[in-house]
Amino acid sequence: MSWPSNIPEATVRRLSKYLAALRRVERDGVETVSSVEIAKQGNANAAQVRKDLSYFGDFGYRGVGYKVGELRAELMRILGVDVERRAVVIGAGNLGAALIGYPGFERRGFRIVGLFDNNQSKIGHRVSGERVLGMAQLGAVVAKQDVEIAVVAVPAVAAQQVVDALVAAGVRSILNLAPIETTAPPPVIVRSVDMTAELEVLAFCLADADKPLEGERS
Amino acid sequence: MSWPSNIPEATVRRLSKYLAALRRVERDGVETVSSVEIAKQGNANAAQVRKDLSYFGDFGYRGVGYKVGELRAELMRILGVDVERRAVVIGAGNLGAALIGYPGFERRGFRIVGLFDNNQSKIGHRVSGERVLGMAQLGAVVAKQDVEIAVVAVPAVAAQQVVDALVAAGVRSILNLAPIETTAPPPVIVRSVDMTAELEVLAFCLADADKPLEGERS
DNA sequence: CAGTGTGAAGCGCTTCACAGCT
DNA sequence: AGCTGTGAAGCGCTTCACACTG
Repeated sequence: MSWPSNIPEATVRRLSKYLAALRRVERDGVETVSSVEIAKQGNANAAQVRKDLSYFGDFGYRGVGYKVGELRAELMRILGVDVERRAVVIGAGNLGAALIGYPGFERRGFRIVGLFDNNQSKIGHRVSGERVLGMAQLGAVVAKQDVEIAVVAVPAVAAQQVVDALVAAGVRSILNLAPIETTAPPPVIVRSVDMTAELEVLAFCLADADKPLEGERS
Repeated sequence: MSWPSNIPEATVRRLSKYLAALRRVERDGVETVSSVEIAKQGNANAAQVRKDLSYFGDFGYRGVGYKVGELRAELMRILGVDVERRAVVIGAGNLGAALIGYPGFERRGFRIVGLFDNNQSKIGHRVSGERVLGMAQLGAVVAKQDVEIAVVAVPAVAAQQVVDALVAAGVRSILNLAPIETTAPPPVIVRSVDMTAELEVLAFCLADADKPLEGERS
């Protein structure tokens, strides 16, 4: 019910991986897994799987392993995806449309209950089947539908003001997909995924491999 | 030209942040910045900015700071975005369309030279203005256009086989957006961005806040 | 035995604090 | 005086190794 509050973020991210792996093997009818097998699926280390799980309780059976369905249920509870979480998407551009059209969110317990944009030419129209609402209606939707999560899919220049609006509307956690750092006052949580940054990390690895060979380039 | 090969990944990701910050202040006409100011933009620590940069050389002027244009150019060189990198996108669904339509990639030196899909009803048609090619043409395009990077935007079940095809085609680094772990043999690099996992981390934080209050829920 | 749970050791990133330039 | 560059200390995550259990 409550666990040491110092859970490493890396651990939580791995729990999500373990959960995905468990859903897969459960679909295949497997009933028991060892930490070694879980580790293989997420290319991690078996000792780490056990240590990660041990933060939250003793879920395994010594000499046997873990019961798939049981551990999956525990992980869902720990990750907080055992209850449906309502989410809104801000930004009805290409990325927003992609998010709305992606079935994986609903499948994992995230129900998208609103798509917002501040572009008058989009408001009222449908994008990926979802009616676009104006930002003026954000507060009402968040309150009425008990929205906890928002996904920000707007251009960098608008990102911070959208985050501010979300905080004002009462959203408690935000996933920012704009390529700029945004901040929100506690207890609101903001996590950012910056795909351009990821590409730059890839480019760094390429450059690292190039440089020793320096001198060509047609 | 060459640097200690043990650069922490976290450092590289921050370099990308610093570069973004430098581009912003350069646009505003600022010519000199201190490590403290760079740190503020990426909510990091000034000592860390200096340590990160010091892996690659001495770019600062003691008592003064860093010259914005100069440091931006150095970071572009270090990150390998001083030369144009050709990329392909696999998957012409909503997400692929969003990637093709996103101007931020070109702006940062990533040129998308091909959009691929294996769905016959899509091949030959245009998505976000780009003609969709069949997977059979992947090898030819990669070779002819010297493609180094691929972005995988296909469903989870297809992700690993797409990665395999990319490796066979000669792509050197892959950004996987499918919500499943994929692997490729060295020296090919795969990085994954899993938005459903990020949402689950957010949900964990929400659950963490909920649990102490347990007992309600209408 | 096979496989979990876990204290302790190992290791790498972060932060500090200050010497060294300009 | 101001700010960089950096050894050294601090700290937290990862890995090891083994006691323990069914």
